[in-house]
Amino acid sequence: MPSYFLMKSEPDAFSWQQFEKDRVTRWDGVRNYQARNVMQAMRVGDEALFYHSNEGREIVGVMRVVREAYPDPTDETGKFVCVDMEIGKKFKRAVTLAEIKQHPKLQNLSLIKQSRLSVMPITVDEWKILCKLGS
DNA sequence: GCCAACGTTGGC
DNA sequence: GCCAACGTTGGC
Repeated sequence: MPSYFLMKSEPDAFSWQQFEKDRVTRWDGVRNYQARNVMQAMRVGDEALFYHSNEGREIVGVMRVVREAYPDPTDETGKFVCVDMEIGKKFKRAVTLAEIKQHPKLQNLSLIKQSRLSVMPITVDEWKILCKLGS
């Protein structure tokens, strides 16, 4: 049984469009301990939703862990880690933050409760609901 | 170890 | 562009 996650990226820094060209990306630059701990729990084959923060504010597709946590080469302090993600299916329609906020079963998402957290676990139920909304 | 100052994220 | 929330830093 894979675990499920949600990861944010500002489209200005790294967008789904860019991801479609790269196919696999190093998810680096995370500088938050809580997010780091979440990334360290990720296993190859786990799945994650790709969320566009700031511009868009919507979930645009899914992706999969292809390399587990290793030291982030962009972090000179050596404290933080990154993972490698491979692009998966694009949502047929993006699921907006506004819509998530209105959904009664999605009120416990860290996306809402902890708006600054950029990498978070989600439950299998939340995963299913979000994927359905995106189909 | 406390806490004020400061920096960052991200929604609006 | 503003600002609330929250994480980090550094003086004491």
